[in-house]
Amino acid sequence: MSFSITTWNINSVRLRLPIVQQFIARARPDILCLQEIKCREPEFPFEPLKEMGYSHIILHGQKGYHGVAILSKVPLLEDHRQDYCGVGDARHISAIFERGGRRIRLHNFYVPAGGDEPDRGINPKFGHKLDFVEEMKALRADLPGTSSILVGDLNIAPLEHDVWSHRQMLKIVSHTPVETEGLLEVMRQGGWLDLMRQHVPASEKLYTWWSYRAKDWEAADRGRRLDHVWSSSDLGPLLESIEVLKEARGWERPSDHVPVTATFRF
DNA sequence: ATGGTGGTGCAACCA
Repeated sequence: MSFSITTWNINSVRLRLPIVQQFIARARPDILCLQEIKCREPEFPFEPLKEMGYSHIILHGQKGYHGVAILSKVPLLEDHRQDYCGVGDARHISAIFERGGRRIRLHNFYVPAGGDEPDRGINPKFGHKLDFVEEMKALRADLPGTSSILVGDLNIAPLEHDVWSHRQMLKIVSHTPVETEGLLEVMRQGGWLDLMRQHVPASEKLYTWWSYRAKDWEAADRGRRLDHVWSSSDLGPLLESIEVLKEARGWERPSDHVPVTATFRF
């Protein structure tokens, strides 16, 4: 049996409900994790998504900004919303699902983008991002009796070929050394596997986001890998495939991020 | 070096 989990920064779930439905009709993931839903719980379009088979929906919403949701075909247990940095932002939600005799905690993150200036002395948003990443270092992938999967828009492209030009991006927020080293340290300390890079070698370019500001995003192809799928070490051998649906960037009224789907053998 | 586009929700902020 296969089991698939998609992560997608949707940049307003209400505005983009039609392409969420288009994606679901095509990919039919067992679990869909969304970021930047940009609404509170009362405004979330529960009914049309439940009708597509996602009877279990949990979310951490916020008016106008941020917001994360997990839509699932299987029950979600022991849900939790962590307030990173204690600022009241809706940037994390997690829950446990059970599959093939395993208990798996699924974390869905929306890490702060961090503003334009990569200097916490003059840009508090960059400081907030670094503090957020620091706090993520406490996350352990391997817990007694529970496996883990972490997905989301982490707003950092950690490896050289996660950006179109490593050299030209070194002072650009999302690829500065303090961020990329911080994120790699979150992975190392927590015992997390980078499943996208388990599937696609680190020597190949791999992007999940293309700016809205490019004249022709596809021709320029100046992408970044900002969206990630991580797991505890026990799930690594069970990964069947990773699909980055690049064509979704060209859909009607697209998000600037595309869906990333991990399929497991369990 | 600069400005480019798109979201929320009606001005300014965020990405």
